[in-house]
Amino acid sequence: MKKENSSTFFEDVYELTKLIPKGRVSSYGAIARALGKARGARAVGWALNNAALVPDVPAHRVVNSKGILSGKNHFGGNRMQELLEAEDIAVKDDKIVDFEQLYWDPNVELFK
DNA sequence: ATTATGACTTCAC
DNA sequence: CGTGAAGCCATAA
Repeated sequence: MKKENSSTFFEDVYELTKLIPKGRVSSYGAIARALGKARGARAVGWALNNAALVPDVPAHRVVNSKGILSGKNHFGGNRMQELLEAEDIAVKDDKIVDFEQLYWDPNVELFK
């Protein structure tokens, strides 16, 4: 009935990524942890790889633990940076400025 | 079922 | 603090 794709994992990642407020960013590990796969940061990146094909998923708000636009290359050049700057997010040297300040932890915000 | 790859994370030196 | 290596999850071949 609701299998849609073969994995709900992608849906979970989509939902969580969509929940990221504008002007905020998150990390793969945080999302993976929120999904119960604390060590599935790579799996999240894989899911976001599909998410990149979905306009409803702001994957540009998701970066690695260092706040670096790891997937910038997958966005097609500086597209990811432009999207972040469009959200009032400062990007310098392919990494988020004040990442700690803009960091949005789903586990904290959703579990608080 | 096994091997290889990938938008990662963490530990060790 | 910087670099290197290992680990873990999911997908594709």
